[in-house]
Amino acid sequence: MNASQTARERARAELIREIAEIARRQLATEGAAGLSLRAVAKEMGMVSSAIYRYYRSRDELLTTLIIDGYNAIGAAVEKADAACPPDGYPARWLAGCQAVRDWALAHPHEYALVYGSPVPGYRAPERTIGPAARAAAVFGKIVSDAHRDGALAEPAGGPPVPESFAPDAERLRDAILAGVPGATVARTLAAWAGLFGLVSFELFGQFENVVTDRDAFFAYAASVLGRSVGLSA
Amino acid sequence: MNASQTARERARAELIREIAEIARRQLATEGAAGLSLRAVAKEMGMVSSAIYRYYRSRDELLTTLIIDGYNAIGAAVEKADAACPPDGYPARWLAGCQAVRDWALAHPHEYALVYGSPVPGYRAPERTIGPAARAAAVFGKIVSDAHRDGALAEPAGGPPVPESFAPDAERLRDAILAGVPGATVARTLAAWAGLFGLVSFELFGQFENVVTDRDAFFAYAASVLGRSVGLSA
DNA sequence: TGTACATCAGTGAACGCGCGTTCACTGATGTAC
DNA sequence: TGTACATCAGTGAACGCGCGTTCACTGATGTAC
Repeated sequence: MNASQTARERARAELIREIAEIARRQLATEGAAGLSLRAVAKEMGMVSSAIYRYYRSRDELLTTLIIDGYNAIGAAVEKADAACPPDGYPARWLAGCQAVRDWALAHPHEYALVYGSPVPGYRAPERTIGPAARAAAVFGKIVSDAHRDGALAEPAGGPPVPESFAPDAERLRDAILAGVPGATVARTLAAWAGLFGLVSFELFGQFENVVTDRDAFFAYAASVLGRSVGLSA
Repeated sequence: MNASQTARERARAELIREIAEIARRQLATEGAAGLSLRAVAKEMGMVSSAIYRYYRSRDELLTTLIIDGYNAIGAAVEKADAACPPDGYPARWLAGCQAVRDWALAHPHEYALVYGSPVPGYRAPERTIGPAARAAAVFGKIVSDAHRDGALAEPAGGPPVPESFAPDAERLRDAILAGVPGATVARTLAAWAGLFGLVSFELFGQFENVVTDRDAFFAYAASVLGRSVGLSA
């Protein structure tokens, strides 16, 4: 029967989901290195070998978590952006940055898994690339929207963009930064990296005894990043 | 005898150093999570329990490595800065940034240990704070030197520095940014975090399939950071 | 509708591994008189 | 200078733990005729 076949398949899909969810919860408390198939199995009420019906290996489970992490950040940024008036570009930029930070603070270990030091012995497969770009795409859209509407200050007086960056800029324009000039592409990319520097520093303890009011400082620094791209309030 | 006593003590100090060195080499190939006392002992030609004559625990060894890492980065940045003409502030800034990146590319796992995701189960003790500031102090000196000589453009038109940052700015001024105005302190700190965002992104694979000529892009981005602080060539 | 067969989920034992840390011990090196 | 004693370095065995993965297996669920 088709109906019962899908019943089994649905149960299967549900278990695959549930395993990932438990793994994610375990990741949240133990960190990536402490994630073990055996512990997940125990919490599922299964014997450890049963997990292999659903994931080929520990690495495959990790890959799932990484992809989910990218998607969760991407969704958070999309949502924050969508909640802004579409022509408030600096506000959209700031909201996007804050969404990244809020998500990171709420899910520190997932953030570390995705943007922190690579997990030893794990090599990310190709299929993590797409989801990785999801959050970036939102920032790209904000910048290119601003540019389209003439709301973007062209970077003037800065250092010259290296010629070797031209093909990269072209690729980024095609993907997420439609129509944006090369210097702005380069600055957006640098700001994008800078954003994660801020978040990582805060999360990984480098602001300990340095920055007290981190909400306020982050908002300031994120605005500075927006300005460096050409978005000024 | 005093001479023979110091002989033993010197042998001891030497072994403490040698253990740390082997551990560092192991860290370099395996990563922090793969660092094990047993493996270090084996490479030392000792039995695993003998390590405990020299380090109270694995965590203490880790702490040593972290402190050494901070000091190594600090020394690299100091050296790069010292090699520049003292009044070439943007060049000094760029050289400092490049020293951080070069060191990180040469010692990726040590960099990850120090600036990456925290090692699970490890809590950094207070005595890592001093060495952590060493590299930062160089950048602080570059900025405050430039300010003293009137070579620093005051940030104008950016977002207002949050009031809550004032005490932090005061503390940073006292420590490493003598005389520098609040907005510049805030921007220096943000640029400092941004620098590590760039390096981490490159090292942790986020620039894969995005940036091709990473040397050139980094130099560009580091200059942009310098400009954001007020250093323009 | 009923039966023979195939597919699948989950079990339980095992393999082989490595880990940090403790502890009682043996020798060697240094110290005090 | 010689001897009794204390300190220290390093050993070897053990504790108790957890890990990923394989494999032959038992039942249950679905499928084909």
